[in-house]
Amino acid sequence: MLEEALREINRGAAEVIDSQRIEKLLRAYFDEGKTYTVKAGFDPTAPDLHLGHTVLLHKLATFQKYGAKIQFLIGDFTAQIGDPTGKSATRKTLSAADIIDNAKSYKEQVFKILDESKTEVVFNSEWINPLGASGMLSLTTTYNVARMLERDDFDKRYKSGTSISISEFIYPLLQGYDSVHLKSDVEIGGTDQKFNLLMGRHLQRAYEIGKEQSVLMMPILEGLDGVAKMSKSLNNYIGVADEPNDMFGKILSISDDLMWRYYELLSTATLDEIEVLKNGVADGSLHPKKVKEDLALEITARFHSDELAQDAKNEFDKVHSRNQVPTEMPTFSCGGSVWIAQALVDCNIEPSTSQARRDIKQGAVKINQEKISDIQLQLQRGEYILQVGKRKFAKLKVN
RNA sequence: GGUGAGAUAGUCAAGUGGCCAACGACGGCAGACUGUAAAUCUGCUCCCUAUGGGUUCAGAGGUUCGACUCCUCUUCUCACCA
Repeated sequence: MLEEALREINRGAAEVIDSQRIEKLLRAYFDEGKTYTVKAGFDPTAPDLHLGHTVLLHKLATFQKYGAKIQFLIGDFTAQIGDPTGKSATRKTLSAADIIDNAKSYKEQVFKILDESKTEVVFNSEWINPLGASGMLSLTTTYNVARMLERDDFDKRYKSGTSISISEFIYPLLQGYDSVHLKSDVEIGGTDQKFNLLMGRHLQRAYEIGKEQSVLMMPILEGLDGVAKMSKSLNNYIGVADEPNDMFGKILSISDDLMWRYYELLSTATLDEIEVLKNGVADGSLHPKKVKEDLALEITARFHSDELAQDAKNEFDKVHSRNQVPTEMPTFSCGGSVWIAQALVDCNIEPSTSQARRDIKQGAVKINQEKISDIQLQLQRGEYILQVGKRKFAKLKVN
C-alpha cells in the first residue's frame, strides 16, 4: 500500500526534493491516520485553463487519495506583481476586479478533478496584507540580491540591461512566505517554478517553523504537436472548456507516443493498468486507437459527462470512420445564386476566396459529399452541405 | 552621451536598382497513405470572380523610366565604447 502510494505520487514527476520526508508523511498516514498538507499556488491571471494546468491538479488529487489536505492557494496578492519566472520583461499588473473574476472561474473547473471536501481554498492577500511594512522588511532581510540574481531569467535581464523592478524580487519571497504561513508539508509546482518552490524551504527554515516543505515538480505538458509546451498562444492546447466534440477529436489526433505521456499525466488509470495497456499494444492484442479512444473518453467525461463523451465518440466515428456528415453544423443562408468560393467564405470555412480557389483546385472541397473541381461553379436555389478538408462543414441555404 | 549594425510575409531568414508577391527553412492548410493517427510522399501558403488586377519588404518623404534594394528624416532593436 505504502509502496503503491509512493509510486503514484512520484508518477510523472520531474524532480522531487526531500522525498524521504514525503515517505515519512505517507507512513504516518497509513500507520496512524495522520494527515498532512500539500500546497499549490495558482496565479489568477489566466482564467482559461487547459489540460497543461490540470497536470498539477491531478497530482493534488493523488495526494488527496493518500491523506493530504490540499491548500489550494490563489495568489491574489502576488498576481498584482506578476510572477517574473521565464519572463523577459516586466509584467503589467492586474486590477483587483480582474483577479476576483478569474479566481471564480478557476474554482468552477478545479473541483472536476479535486475532492472539494479535502481542499482548502486560500487567498494569500489574507496574510500578506496584514504583514505591513515592517513584516515585509523583515522578509526581505532573509535573502540577498546576489543570490536573487543567480536566477536565470533575472540574470539575463540584468546583464542585458532590461528592467527588473524591485517588486519582482519580492515575488519569490512572498510565494515562499505563503509556505511559512500555511506551514505546508509539501509544495508542488511546475519545473519552471523551481526557484520559487525552493524559496519556501528557505523561508520556512529562516522563520523556524519547525519543518521544511518537500518539493515536487511536475514537467510542463507537451501540446498537441508533441513538441512545444501546451499553450494558448501556440494554439496547440486542449481547453477544459472545449466542446465535447472538439475535446474528443483533439485527443484522438495526438500521436501514439504522446498518448502515453497524456496517460501518465492526465489519466486516473493506475500505473499498473497503464502497463497492461502498453503491453497489449506492444504485442498487438490491443489496437492503439482503441486505447486512445478510452483516454479521450475519460478526459472528455471528466469535463462534461459520460453521456456527452459517448456522444462525441459516436459523432467522431460517424464523420471520420464512416465519412458521413456531422449531425449538427453551422447553418447559413443567402439569396440568389452564389459563387462557390464566396459561399465558402461566407460560411466561415474558408478565410478568403483565394484560399477557396486553391482548395477547390486541390480537390479539398465537397458539396453534398461530392468532390468538385469547377472554380466558377454557381450555387442555385437549394440546400447544400459544404465541406472543406476533413473537418470543416457548413450548411448553406440558397433562397 | 559616442560609434557601428539592423528592422523583409505566422516565425526564422535570403534578396542588395528591373527577371520580386519576393529563394529557403519551420509552421499552417490540402491531397495520397491511414487509425482524422504518427512517419512518409506531393501540392499550396498576401488579397481580388483572376492566363489579368491590386496592395506589400518598420514609418514619412526624395532620387530614378523603374526601388525591398540608393538618399534624407522619424521610430524601434542590437553590439561595442564612455
